[in-house]
Amino acid sequence: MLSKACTYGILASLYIARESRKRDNYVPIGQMSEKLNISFHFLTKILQQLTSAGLLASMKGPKGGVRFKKPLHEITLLDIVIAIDGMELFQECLLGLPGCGDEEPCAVHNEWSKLREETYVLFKGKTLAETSAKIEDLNLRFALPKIMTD
Amino acid sequence: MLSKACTYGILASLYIARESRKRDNYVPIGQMSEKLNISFHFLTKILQQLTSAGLLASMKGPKGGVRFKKPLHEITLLDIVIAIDGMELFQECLLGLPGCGDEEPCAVHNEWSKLREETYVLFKGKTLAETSAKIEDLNLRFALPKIMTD
DNA sequence: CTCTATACAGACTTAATCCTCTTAATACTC
DNA sequence: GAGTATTAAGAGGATTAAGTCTGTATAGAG
Ligand code: FES
Ligand code: FES
Repeated sequence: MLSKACTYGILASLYIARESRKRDNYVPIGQMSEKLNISFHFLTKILQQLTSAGLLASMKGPKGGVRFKKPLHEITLLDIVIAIDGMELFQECLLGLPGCGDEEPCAVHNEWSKLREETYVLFKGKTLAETSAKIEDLNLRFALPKIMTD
Repeated sequence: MLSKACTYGILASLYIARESRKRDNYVPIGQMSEKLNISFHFLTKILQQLTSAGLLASMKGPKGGVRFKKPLHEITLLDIVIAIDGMELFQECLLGLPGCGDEEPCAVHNEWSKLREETYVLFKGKTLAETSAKIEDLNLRFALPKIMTD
């Protein structure tokens, strides 16, 4: 469904959102990668995608890190998904046939395009502000488990 | 969403279904791979999965090939998907967190588990008999385009 | 019995994704 | 200005998915 990079990007975004709601600082990637148990270098690359997509602002040096450029209620999970995985997910034929569309549908096009659209709406409806607040209120998890290497 | 092997498996199943409705022969994989423009060897491997899953019966030698063991209205696209890609698709957390379930939900679990279930129902509701008939009636496409190598 | 058409099995290659490492560049602190 | 904490950039390794090839087994046809 989503690439690993994309799920990591979403988890990181939720983390950044949570930190931003506490204090308006740049969030360092090193700290984030420890809390989320995501490889630092990999996470860095993913967040660079969000930066070059214009979603994040980054700052080097001490007290540096990343933060969102727009207010959290104006950014949705869809923005993150599109920045990392692109729009293909919401356009592709379930059976892998080229040129998915109503003109030349496949056997499952009607049903699939509907579900696909609902997935789109699901992501679009999740702002970072709301989602982050919901996580805090209900104490939901959003970090990967620590991997024990013994 | 689905692996390539899985989409090929579905397309091949629809082809076998169509041929079976015409005459009750074994369908040779070579012919199938030409019509669908899928690599013969790759398709062979995929169909072997369906055979060892008990969905297909195969016959070697001239006039050999594969055919479905059960009547077409008793086989659904879900059977194909599960035989090739397994159940993971219908069980995994959208954000990649382990142990998706109502007990320890993530921020999108409610919505996603619903959509996921609908996808399951979509596949489950598509029998080969119906789907194949629909393709014939509406003249829907179900083969990959021929790749020109010039 | 021999020949041919087919599925079966498994090794191998290629390509994509996932992840790591090294070397910059930059901004703050003293 | 020197030192340090951070991101940026890109090379490269590891793992998995996708696809190819070669050979073997088996069933039917003559
Ligand atoms: S053509 Fe297959 S889902 Fe649209
Ligand atoms: S826990 Fe994330 S979708 Fe179920």
